[in-house]
Amino acid sequence: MSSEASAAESARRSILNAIENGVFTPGERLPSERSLAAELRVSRETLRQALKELAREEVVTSSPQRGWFVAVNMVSDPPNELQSFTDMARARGLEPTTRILSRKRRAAQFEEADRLALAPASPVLDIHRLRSLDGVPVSLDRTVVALSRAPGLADVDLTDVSLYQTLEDVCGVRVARSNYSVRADAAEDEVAELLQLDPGMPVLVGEEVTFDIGDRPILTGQLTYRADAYRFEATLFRPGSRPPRTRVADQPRSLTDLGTKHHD
Amino acid sequence: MSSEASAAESARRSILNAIENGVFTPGERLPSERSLAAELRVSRETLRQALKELAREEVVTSSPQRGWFVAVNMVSDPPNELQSFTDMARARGLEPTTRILSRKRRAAQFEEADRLALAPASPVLDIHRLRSLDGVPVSLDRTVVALSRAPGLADVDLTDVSLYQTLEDVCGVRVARSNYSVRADAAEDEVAELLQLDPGMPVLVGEEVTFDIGDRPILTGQLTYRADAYRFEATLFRPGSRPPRTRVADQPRSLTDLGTKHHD
DNA sequence: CTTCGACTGGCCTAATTGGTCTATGGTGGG
DNA sequence: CCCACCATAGACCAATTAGGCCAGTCGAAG
Repeated sequence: MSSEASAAESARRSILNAIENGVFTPGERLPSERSLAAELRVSRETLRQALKELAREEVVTSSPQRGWFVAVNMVSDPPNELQSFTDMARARGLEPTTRILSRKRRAAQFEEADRLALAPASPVLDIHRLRSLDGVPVSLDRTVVALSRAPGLADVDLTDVSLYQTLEDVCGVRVARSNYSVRADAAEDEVAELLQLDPGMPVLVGEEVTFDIGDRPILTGQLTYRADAYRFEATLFRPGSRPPRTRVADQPRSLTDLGTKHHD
Repeated sequence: MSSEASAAESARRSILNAIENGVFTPGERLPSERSLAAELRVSRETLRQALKELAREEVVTSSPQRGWFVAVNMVSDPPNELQSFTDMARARGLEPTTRILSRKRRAAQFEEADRLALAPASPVLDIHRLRSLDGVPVSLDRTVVALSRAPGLADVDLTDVSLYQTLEDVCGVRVARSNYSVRADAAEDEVAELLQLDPGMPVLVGEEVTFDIGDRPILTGQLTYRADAYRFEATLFRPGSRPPRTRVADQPRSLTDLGTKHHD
């Protein structure tokens, strides 16, 4: 018995987490109660209870027949932002293009099923993509999506669209966070050719497992970048010194609160 | 018939068997206690004992009023924790050793002073270290510490000790966070020799700027890892990627505002 | 402008669930 | 014989679920 928390409480935590991590931004309307309940795998009444509690905490407000809204006085400033390739490219003024090298539906391999917490041999969608910026090949992506958690994805054309956006719009799955691990490697022959490198040249290999707001793993991927085209950035925290991410109202409001400072 | 085993124990075995044979898949909800008890021909209380035991073994978890679920064995460990080389090595049961290649006090170069928010030519401590695990060279560290913010550091022997720990114990500086950027590169001749690699082989290069709890930059460093000896891990969060159509104006109006909605 | 239909939150009920407790009975060892 | 131990059967509770119905909102079609 590891849960130890009521369904309503854990739903509340999930929503709060999503807000604090920027999945839902201040002022934004939340998904409808019915779809949110489905995403969090909780009944609608329980979800409403969580929302009512969050409303009492002034984290969200409800507008009858319109929806639930994230309060404007929430600050969401995630330390490490997860940005899709498409978004990243556009933000830099570059034109992202994607060539789909292969795309097939198959059974999950053991390790994939393990990482995605799936039953062995569950159906997954295996996508190979070559991504370019302004026509220059930059990264080779291999993505494995759990089809049981992304219904309808198998029927969508994924050329030049954001996978995250598609997951949200088509499958009703909201990406919340991603566990990333990065290492250096030497380019294999096949990879080198696709990235227009000489074999043996260094590449940056990222491996990810991506979770939805209910903390279910949705996809796992392996991204191979040209070393000269990508850097990975993150902020690490010393245990116990994480910055608080809370409401504006919780920040010091009086000057006397700020008075304790050590100068040197 | 029931040979040697208590009712609870045999019920436990039955359930465990079913899970291992894939009758119940990870994350799936088990049948209700009442129907499971009937199926296994034991009383509900006995069934609960079996389930509690399985919960203790983390095979199964309970969610009150919702059901029992097959545990999903996720290793969702790696948040963005800043761990020193020494700590990391010890946690893995490896013996960390450090060879100091050079260590000198000098004036900060322009770029270093910039990164550390120091006055130009402020005194810094420049340390080159070769770090090994169980005798195998793993990483080449070049660290530049602002001496004005780490008083007393110049007089300490840094062989085989944690720099972070020394900063705290000797200088009273508590490390809080670190901005990291990671890229792949090919090993230069000199680096390759120290890391016992062939020139041109891939290495992982990390660049950091580390801050104390007062958000003052303390040190900046460049860490060069053997590709096969190190992975970088982090958790990324998804920011809101909402199209601009939802904004503050779409928020629920206060009651006094409601009357004006048709007048614009 | 009106109409209409899809969708929303608000509210309600009935049924089911795990959590807890008590009474009962059988079994085997002093 | 009694007693300790175990399993059973049942009852009750609060949390949760699944479902339906309503009135209000919104946007597109007319």
